[in-house]
Amino acid sequence: MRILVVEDDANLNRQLADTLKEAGYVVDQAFDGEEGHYLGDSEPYDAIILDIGLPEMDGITVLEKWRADGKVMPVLILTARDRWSDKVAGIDAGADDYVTKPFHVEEVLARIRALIRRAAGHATSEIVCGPVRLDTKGSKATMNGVALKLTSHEFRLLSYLMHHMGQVVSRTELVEHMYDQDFDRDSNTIEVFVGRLRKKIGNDLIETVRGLGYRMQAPGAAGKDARP
Amino acid sequence: MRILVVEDDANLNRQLADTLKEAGYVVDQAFDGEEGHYLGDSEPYDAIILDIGLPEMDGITVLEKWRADGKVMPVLILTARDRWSDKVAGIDAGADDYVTKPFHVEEVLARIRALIRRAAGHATSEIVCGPVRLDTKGSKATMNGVALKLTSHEFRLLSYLMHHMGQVVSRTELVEHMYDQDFDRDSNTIEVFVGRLRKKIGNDLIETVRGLGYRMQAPGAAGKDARP
DNA sequence: TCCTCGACGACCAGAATACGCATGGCGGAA
DNA sequence: TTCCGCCATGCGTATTCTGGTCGTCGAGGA
Repeated sequence: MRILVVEDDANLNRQLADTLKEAGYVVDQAFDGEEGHYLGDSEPYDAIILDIGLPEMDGITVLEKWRADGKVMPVLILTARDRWSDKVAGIDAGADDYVTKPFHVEEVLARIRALIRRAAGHATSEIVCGPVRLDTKGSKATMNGVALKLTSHEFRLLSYLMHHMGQVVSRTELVEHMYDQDFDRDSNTIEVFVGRLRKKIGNDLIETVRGLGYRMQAPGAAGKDARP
Repeated sequence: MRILVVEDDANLNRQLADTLKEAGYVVDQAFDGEEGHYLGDSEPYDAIILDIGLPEMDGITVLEKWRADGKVMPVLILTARDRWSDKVAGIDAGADDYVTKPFHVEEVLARIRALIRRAAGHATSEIVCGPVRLDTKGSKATMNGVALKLTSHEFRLLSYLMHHMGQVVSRTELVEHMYDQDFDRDSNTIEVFVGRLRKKIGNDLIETVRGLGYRMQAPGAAGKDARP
């Protein structure tokens, strides 16, 4: 999961980025509206944290531009506590959520988790796929109740696949969400990680769709109709 | 749009309900956790406003029960400002949003609007043609409920045909959409793939219009000829 | 009305290719 | 040092393309 933090306060920005990285996210940072807008426009983020008061370009403007361009990624805005009109403006501009400053970092984390899982269509913080259970809250995964020992990349891969369960996820999509900018696309890293992950959770859960990518699904879930 | 308000403070409950009704929503009210849970479980609401501090059954518990039952409607929780841990717990329990008391009613309204609009975006993208069902998001196709095993070209072909259901699609059109650039037009690959696809989904669905191309249509929908 | 001819599409099967996977080695970070 | 992540290579196989042949449709003439 790849996240962009747009915040001009260098300290706060770093603090957020560190916390997010610690929680297993890939984080890009921007320190003014211009830069933030450019990055958000050109890179595929799973969520964006956006401060309202920014130099160069106001946060609301940045957000409006994204939405006008058809970008739909979840955006969490940061506002000052006493400016509740900002919140309404932000929400009407297309923000998915907000947090008022000063805030607890855990709260931002919880909201980011919620936004991401909501964007994927999941209601709760646990995603289950057959015997595998992903705890987005604790960044842990278990299989049949026992904890899986995964490296950070393996976990990111599993996490992205489970957040997009049932969908075919292309190799490039995976690369873009597991790494920050510029990564050599001409390598078979993803295949290697898929191989290792399969070795740990079994071959049945991750199906490879030749020419398209990978799809995660519970083995018995064939023919599951969207509307029973 | 139908909304449930679960709030034990009778005044606040009425105030919320009135505002919502004024905004054009249909509103049900509950005054304790038990009642709220029952209503939310049995009636199809488009959104729910849920207080955390409730008699009979705690708001978090109510929410967890709904989510455990597979209910996915958007839920907005109300928390006291100083109980930030409640927010985190609520979000992780599956809340889609929260508002801290005391709040401005406009804000609640804006958030409800946002939740409903967001929930509407989760509609599954499915195209149905007779017994065949195409899940564009999951790159999957089923026939009478069982998954079709298609190669990527076959899937692309089926996808294009189903996206233009009822229309005659020319061979060149198909070539242009299934391949990147300059492809040798003097080959019969399309016919081969149509043949293969027919072998998998039956001959009735893809009709060949001699000299023009192919048309996909549900078998029962006959008689709708473009050319008498 | 029926027959014949030309054109178009369906089908088949072998060949070439692209694709995905496993393995082992290397360098860097913990 | 040990683990982790990255890269290069080679292999096996599914998938796709090619070329050919056969069947079918439609139109025009007898």
